[in-house]
Amino acid sequence: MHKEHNLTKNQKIIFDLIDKSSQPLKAYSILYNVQKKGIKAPLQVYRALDKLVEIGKIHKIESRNAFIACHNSSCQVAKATAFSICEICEKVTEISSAGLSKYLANFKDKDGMKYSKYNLEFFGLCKKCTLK
Amino acid sequence: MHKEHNLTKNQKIIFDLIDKSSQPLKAYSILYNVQKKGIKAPLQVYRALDKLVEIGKIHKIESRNAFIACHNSSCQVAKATAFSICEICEKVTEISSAGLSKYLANFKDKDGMKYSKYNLEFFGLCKKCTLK
DNA sequence: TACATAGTGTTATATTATAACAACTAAAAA
DNA sequence: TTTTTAGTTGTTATAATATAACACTATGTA
Ligand SMILES: [Zn+2]
Ligand SMILES: [Zn+2]
Ligand SMILES: [Zn+2]
Ligand SMILES: [Zn+2]
Repeated sequence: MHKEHNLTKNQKIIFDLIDKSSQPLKAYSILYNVQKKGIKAPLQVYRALDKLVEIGKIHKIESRNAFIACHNSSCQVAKATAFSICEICEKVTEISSAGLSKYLANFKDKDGMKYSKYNLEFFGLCKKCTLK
Repeated sequence: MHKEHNLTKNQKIIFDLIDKSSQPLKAYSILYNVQKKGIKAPLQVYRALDKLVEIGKIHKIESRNAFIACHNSSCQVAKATAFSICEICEKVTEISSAGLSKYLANFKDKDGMKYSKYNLEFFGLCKKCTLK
C-alpha cells in the first residue's frame, strides 16, 4: 500500500477529482473543475499534480499530457509505470504485471546499465473498440 | 533499412539538423536554428516533425518534448521505440535490443491483448554521470 | 519561542502545439 | 497535354501546456 501522505487541501481536492475519473484528466480540465472549490490558477493545479506524481498517488501519461490515479497498490511508486492506451477511445489502463515489471527492472542495456525507473506506454485498440 | 522517402525541402533541412545533433532537439530550438534557411514559423517545423516521426526518420521523446534521429536501422518504424535517458546530463540513447523488442511485442495484458506499438523510456544515470 | 520546511495565492510569462486559409508543387490520371 | 488530386508551403492568429517570481501562511520541530 502507499505510504500515507497527509494531503493538503489543494492536493486532496485535485486527487479526489482524478481518482473519481474513469479516464486521465488534463491539467486545465482539472482547473475548470475545481474553480468552484477556490483553486483559481494553473500553478495551484500544477503544484498539486507535481506532488501527487512525486508520492505516487497519480501518474502522468506522457504521450497525452494527462494524469491518472494509481490503482496499483504494488506499483513501485512513481518509478516504474506501464499503461495501455486505446488509440480510438483514449481509454487508459495501468498495467500491473509482475512479469513485465520484473523483466524491465532487470533489463540491462548494451553497456550493462540497469534502470530502476521507466515509463512504458502501449498503444492499440481496447476490447470494445476492437469489436467495432 | 528505412524505406526511402523523398524528403521535401523543409523536411530535409529539419531532419539534417536533428540528425547531426548529439542530443534530442526541441521544436522551438529547431526553429531558431533554421530561420536562416527560410523556415520562419512554428507550424513549418511541426509539420516537418510530424512527417518525419510518421515515416520513422525521427522519434519523439515524450517525457522531454524533444526529437531525436533514428539510428536504429532495424527498428520497427515509429512503432516500437525504447530509450534510455540520463536524469543528470539528459543524454538520450535509443535502445536496440532484440530481446526487449521481442518481449514487448509479445507482451499480453490481463485480457490477452497484444500491442504492436509502444514507447518505453528508461531513466537513470549514464556511465559518465555515474562516475561523478 | 525561533527556526526550517512546505504549501498557498497571485500576476505575469514562457513553452509547446494547432486552427484556418490561400497559394503552390509534383505526380498521376484522363 | 490538360486536369485533377494529394500533399506541401507560407502566413497570421490562437490554443494548450507549463513555469518564474514574490509575498505570505501553515505546520512541525528544537
Ligand atoms: Zn501505479
Ligand atoms: Zn477503445
Ligand atoms: Zn528508431
Ligand atoms: Zn549523464
